[in-house]
Amino acid sequence: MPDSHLPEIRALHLFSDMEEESFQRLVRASYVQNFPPQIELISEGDPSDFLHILLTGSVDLFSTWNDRETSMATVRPVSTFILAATVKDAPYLMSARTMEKSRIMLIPSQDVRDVFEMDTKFALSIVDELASCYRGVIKNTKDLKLRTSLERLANYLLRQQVRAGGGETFELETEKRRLASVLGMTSENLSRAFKGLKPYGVEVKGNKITIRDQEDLIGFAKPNPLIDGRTQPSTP
Amino acid sequence: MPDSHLPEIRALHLFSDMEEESFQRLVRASYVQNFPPQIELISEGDPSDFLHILLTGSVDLFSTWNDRETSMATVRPVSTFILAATVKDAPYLMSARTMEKSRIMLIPSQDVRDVFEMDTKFALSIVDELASCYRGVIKNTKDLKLRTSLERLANYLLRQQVRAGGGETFELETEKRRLASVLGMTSENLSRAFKGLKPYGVEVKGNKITIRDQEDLIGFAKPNPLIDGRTQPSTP
DNA sequence: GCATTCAATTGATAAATGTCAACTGCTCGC
DNA sequence: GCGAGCAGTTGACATTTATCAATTGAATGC
Repeated sequence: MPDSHLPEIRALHLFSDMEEESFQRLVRASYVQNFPPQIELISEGDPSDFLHILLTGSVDLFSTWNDRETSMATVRPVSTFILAATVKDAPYLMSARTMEKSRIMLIPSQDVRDVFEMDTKFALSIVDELASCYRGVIKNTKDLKLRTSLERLANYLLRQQVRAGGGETFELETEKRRLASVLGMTSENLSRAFKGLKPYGVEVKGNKITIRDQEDLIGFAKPNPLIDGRTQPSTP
Repeated sequence: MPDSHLPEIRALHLFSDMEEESFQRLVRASYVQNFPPQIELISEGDPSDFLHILLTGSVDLFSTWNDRETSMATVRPVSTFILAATVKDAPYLMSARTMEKSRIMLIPSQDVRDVFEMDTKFALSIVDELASCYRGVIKNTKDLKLRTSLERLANYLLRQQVRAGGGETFELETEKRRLASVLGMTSENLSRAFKGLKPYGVEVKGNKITIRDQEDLIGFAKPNPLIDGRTQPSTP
């Protein structure tokens, strides 16, 4: 199923090195679909039938237990998600829902597994991708276990500032309640945490954040490349 | 460097499928070393020069930030650790120290990377291993974000019971303060958490645990295969 | 056997975080 | 323009967790 996003997909580092023939096989087997907002694409526990590639829109990966829910990550275009479940042929550990209208490419997991057994370069890309993802989750665990929620927020803001170009003022690209969940706290606590960062020069107006004194905030947040370092790969 | 542990290493699923020639190359390049207890083998941030394989003893993987420290995992024989850093040729995200006298095999990371580019079966095993590890960390994140410390302890005990053979009484194979750190809490809190599980039939005597009424504890802990499911691979 | 040492426990207290309810303020549709 | 709906905020309070200090208890060395 051809799609105008093909060059972009081919450029993902997961696919950029593979043989053209293998890539074509994946593309032929796949299909592309549009989803409305708030659709649950995947439920944890389901068999992993497809590797998903988000072409446009955004997707929330979340997990539930005992009537509680937590947001694990946000997927943004163009990137793949649930790669690990696909290669293991194991049930999804996370659920996924569209946050907005989204266009998604679905590649049958069996084809992915078949191809990576034949195409060494593809296998190597998968190794690289999985290793990146693993390291990303380890960093997240360190963030959760070693920092208070105030510290997590401070470091999040500094990372976000960089991603947004480094200007004094930038936008959160996430709803605050989702951000709270990602950071492992409640909305109420996040709201108070923003207040708690005011002494360090953080000003909040809607989803616009201004960091008046970056040095000061860094002094509090103590960012560390082994936790906050940029390794934002596509999420498997 | 030949070693009596070679058959065991060969049997690790990371190495079991690879070509004999590739395996021999790794073995020739590697060396085996004994370490006393409490030796820091690896410091986070260091370049990842070697893939480590724990032959005997035990190793604690931990991380630090801002004078705080947390235990991320315990490695037990025979298994590899810090595979992800090795394949990415990136700095270690965790430190490692021996908990007791340990025998460790070290394979130069460069050789691992060279071999996995040539030996497809080895590459596929690495994919499998990394995917397992990734899923393991995701489960851990869900445990941390969705459960209170009392719930984490309850589920830990149930998992441990299974690993120990399923009997009513079994032993913790971890020092309590390390267990506390692994579960993301303080020693004091762990001590009180054990008390908090008494109403559910948990009895503690030193490092011997007895679960009088498993049904009752399960009712409280609500274990879930997507969090507690057995996927204990060697830790990369 | 006894003193030393250190993990583990306990109590008292403080800090962090969650819960519940009420309220604010904005957006969106009519 | 107005009101419904909803994310976000605030306050009061409860719960969870950490901290600090003191004590217990078990293992170890001499």
